[in-house]
Amino acid sequence: MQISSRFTIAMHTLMCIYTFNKEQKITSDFIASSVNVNPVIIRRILGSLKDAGIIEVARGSGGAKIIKDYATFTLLDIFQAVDSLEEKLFGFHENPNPKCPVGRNVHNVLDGYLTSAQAALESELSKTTFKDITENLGKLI
Amino acid sequence: MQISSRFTIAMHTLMCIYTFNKEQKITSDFIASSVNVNPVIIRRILGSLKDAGIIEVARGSGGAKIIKDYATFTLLDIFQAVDSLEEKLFGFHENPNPKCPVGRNVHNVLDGYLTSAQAALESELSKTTFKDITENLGKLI
DNA sequence: TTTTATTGTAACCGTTTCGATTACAACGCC
DNA sequence: GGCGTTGTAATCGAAACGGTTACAATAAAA
Repeated sequence: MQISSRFTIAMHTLMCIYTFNKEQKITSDFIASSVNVNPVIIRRILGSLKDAGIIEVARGSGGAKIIKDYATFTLLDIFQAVDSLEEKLFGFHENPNPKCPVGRNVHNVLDGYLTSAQAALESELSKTTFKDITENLGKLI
Repeated sequence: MQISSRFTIAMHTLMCIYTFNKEQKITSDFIASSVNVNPVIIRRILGSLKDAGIIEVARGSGGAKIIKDYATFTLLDIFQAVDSLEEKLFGFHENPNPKCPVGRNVHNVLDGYLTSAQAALESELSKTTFKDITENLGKLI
């Protein structure tokens, strides 16, 4: 199964805040029109990014700002902020038969490999800071 | 979102075939009782592994066998056999606004990083052959 | 103070995916 | 022919997602 689009929407959201924050107030409606999804989806993601300490959102008056230094947070931080993958990446069948030698040991055999695979993914995501993203974006617009 | 348990069930299935194939005929019912899921789930996974050329399944008489050399297929092969992740790992919002400079470039900016992250995951999975798994399992049972 | 714009959140919907389950035709062996 | 097994269709309930409506809470402007 695919990882939900919340991650790429969050990236798009942060790129919008970065790009337009000097020109205008960045509301959920504004971001929603760039991402092309419902504003409530954006508000939920803004909430997650806020909880992660990456942005702050002005209630009432409106507008979102990035409060973390661009070089100090990575794609992994953003991913973990919006995707409740605190658990494991790989789902596991719940009740292998303990009376079977294989069922009894399937976790012992596999867990290490699954953990390593997830770590490889996360490590790669953590190599890219949001500053890298802004520089990349700057070349294009 | 989590990757479905099909992958770990497929691993468990192959470990069962490897462990018990000299003692008995390995039917979907037998595997199902070790994994503790419905036999139809196992048959569907056996079908995927068969399509991938990893096993063969005897229709009628019953029984599954591994036909690929243990050292020549990896966790990645098994993963790709059962998880229809031929597409991309990361879902993407479908219609970013082309009139917005960010919406117009979000794919250009992100695709490379997402591809690299997925490649890191797949590369790690491809480092472990099924032979490694059998050796690991052999130490435990 | 009233109005206006915005956020935060609850509630509900339709779609999709997953594993569970039933059912049964196709198949191969005894 | 009888039996056990596979392959597969069909259906189900649960869970996750994005979409959407609605509205109280909030802050600033009028």
